[in-house]
Amino acid sequence: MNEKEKALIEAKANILKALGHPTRLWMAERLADGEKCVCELAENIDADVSTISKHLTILKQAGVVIDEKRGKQVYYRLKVPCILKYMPCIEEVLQANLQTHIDLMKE
Amino acid sequence: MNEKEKALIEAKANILKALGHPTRLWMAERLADGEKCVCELAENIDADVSTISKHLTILKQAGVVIDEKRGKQVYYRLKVPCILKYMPCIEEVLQANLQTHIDLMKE
DNA sequence: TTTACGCATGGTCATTTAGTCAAATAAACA
DNA sequence: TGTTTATTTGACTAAATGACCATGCGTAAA
Repeated sequence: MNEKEKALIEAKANILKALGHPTRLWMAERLADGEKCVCELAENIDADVSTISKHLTILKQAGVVIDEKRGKQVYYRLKVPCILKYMPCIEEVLQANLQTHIDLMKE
Repeated sequence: MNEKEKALIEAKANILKALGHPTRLWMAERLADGEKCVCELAENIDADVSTISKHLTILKQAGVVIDEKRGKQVYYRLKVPCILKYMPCIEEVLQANLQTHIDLMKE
């Protein structure tokens, strides 16, 4: 693996890592139907606003979302919408994992 | 967010998290063209075999890969192949990030 | 021009992660 | 049987992560 390949794989892994946290994944999914301000995203999460804000910063740095300040509020939206197209496959993995458990029980 | 939704989002995030490490993502991509033993996967990675083995355990626990022992060797393969179908979108994010940098330079 | 609001940032702490080395296990071979 | 090979596991350490609280900062309303 040369330097270029290494840099590419690190960049890709970083995006997946950004989505690999329940709070961040949940917020990304929330943004599927349009932009939301931090206060809206914070409504359904049991965590300090500062925590939410830091998670949003991570998503932003990974390039998953972009932000825009309007008045007192900051609005976030998905930068590349296809980011959520993956979820059916993720759910397929969950299904497969479940099946494995069932198979193990049968033995 | 109720308990059920919470559990689901955690399970999904866990899969993304498993792929969110350069070494693990690289190995998963390697497995796209068929199963490989640990020694084959270790060939191109500059890390202790025990480290590789631990990363494979994480991928296995997330349900991304399955393993099978044959003789002295343990072979790993992708459990749900669609897991790599996401990469074009991830690369699209990288492109978009790059474009953002270029735009910033222009200002 | 105070006051209140919405959000980001810095400090701190507990937990998790990723790595290494040494040792254990299990299969194949001499 | 004893040895080598392939892989996993345990002990340990350094670094990263995620959470909270307190504080700062810009904007809008009073």
